[in-house]
Amino acid sequence: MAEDPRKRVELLWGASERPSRGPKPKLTLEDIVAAGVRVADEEGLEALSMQRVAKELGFTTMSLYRYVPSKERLVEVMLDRASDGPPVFTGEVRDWREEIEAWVRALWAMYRLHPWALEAKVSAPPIGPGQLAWFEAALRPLAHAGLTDGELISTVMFLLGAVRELAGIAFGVERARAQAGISAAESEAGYDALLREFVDAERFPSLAKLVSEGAFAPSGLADEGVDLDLDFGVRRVLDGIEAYVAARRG
Amino acid sequence: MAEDPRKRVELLWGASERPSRGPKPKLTLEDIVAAGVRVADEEGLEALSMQRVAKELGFTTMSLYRYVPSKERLVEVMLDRASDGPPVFTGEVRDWREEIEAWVRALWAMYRLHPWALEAKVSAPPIGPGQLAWFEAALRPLAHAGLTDGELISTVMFLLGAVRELAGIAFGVERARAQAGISAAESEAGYDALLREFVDAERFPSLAKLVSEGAFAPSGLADEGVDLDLDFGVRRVLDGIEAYVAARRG
DNA sequence: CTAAAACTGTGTATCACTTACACGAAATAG
DNA sequence: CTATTTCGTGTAAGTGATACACAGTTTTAG
Repeated sequence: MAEDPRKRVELLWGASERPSRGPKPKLTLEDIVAAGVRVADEEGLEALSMQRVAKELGFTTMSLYRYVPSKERLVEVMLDRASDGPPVFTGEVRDWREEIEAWVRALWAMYRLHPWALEAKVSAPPIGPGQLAWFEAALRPLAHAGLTDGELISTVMFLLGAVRELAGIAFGVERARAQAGISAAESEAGYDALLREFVDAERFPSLAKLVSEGAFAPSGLADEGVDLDLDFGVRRVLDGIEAYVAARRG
Repeated sequence: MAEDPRKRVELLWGASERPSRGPKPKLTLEDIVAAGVRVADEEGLEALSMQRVAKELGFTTMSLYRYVPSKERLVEVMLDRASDGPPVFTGEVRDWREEIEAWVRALWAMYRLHPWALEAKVSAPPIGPGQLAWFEAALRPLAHAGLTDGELISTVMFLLGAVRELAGIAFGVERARAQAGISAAESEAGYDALLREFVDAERFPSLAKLVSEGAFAPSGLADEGVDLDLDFGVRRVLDGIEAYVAARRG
């Protein structure tokens, strides 16, 4: 029941010594993880089974368990590996706001590449190399904003969370409508219609006002709805940080 | 494959007419959902199976399928019902910032009550009555901030996302350490130690700086770590909105 | 050298779970 | 009344995770 956290970290960081005896392994953890990511990328997390991954590699299901203690653990490593490769900026930070916005866009793009990463639950702070790389990438520019250490950490966590959740909704909707074979505009219209049908002014007065004003009506920007939510939110966070730091200095 | 979105919404809103023929149903959708929520609250989402819910009610597994098309759908309704009951303020909005912060705390509390709600993936905008109630509750105070309709929606989505994700991490960590039987301080110390071991200054310079400065060292506030991240982030968003609105009016 | 020890990939089996299907009982329409 | 519809149930199929023991492989102690 109580999973050894050490083992977990070792798996994530590839820090296990090869035993000296016994036959040479024909697989590696990274082979398995890569195969898993491939399957998940192409067929979704639902299609990911130990048997599916094993077939992908041409081995038996049970062979995987020599490298990975459980499917859950495998997915954990997959998550870390998929999130590897944030944009690496070097040199001086010119415009920290600009770089943070670029970081957000890059994170968004990563989730677009690996949408299954949004289906797996996250229940731990970043501990693997891939996730810490994203942390680092945000920290670099943000360190120029004038925050304390604790505030820096809070901000990064907050941004990581917001991006992930909004990406989850955005790609979820996208997938649903792709499956249903309707356009983005039709999908938005459907949402608008749903709200118009069920949101009554007595129970949901503020919402009803928005609905009646057409705030949920399909815009020309159909495909970018949630994307825009994110941009707006991120900019407000950055504004807020500037105002906060200015006030403290003031 | 292509699930009928209408059926989905009907289930969520309880909008289906009772057929006139046949025996009277001995169960209701809400009975089943309530039993599901009970199980999930006490034993987690993992323990939630159709058989477990059926046993809870004293019926056979298959009887549930007369009321719910699939387990996935059941969880969807459970999610909506669990998130019912946001704080209802009436009368004038006195201090919109204060009310938003109270709303965030209430949302946090709801997730604490139903932590399994954080394990289920969310892949759609709010469509059920419970989730829309939360939307409404945020909208009411926020409408006094001076934002456009679109900006209002973006802000609420952004906040919903951030709270959810940070709650997911916070309660995930909490659960893990409860299982491992260690204190919050020990858990924080473990994280700090992990970072100290693996974060090298070459690969993660900014992070390494924070680590060496003790930014991840256990604080006296141990139990409130992520909670604090959220507070800070939310306040920055609100600051940012004020600054943004002021600048536009400016 | 050789035998024991450690480790590999495999085959088999178990257990838990979702869900399809058909049956007999119950309720209503006409 | 009787035909129809819907209810709860029993049975069974299909999928998936993973425990366990086995046979072959490699290393090392002596």
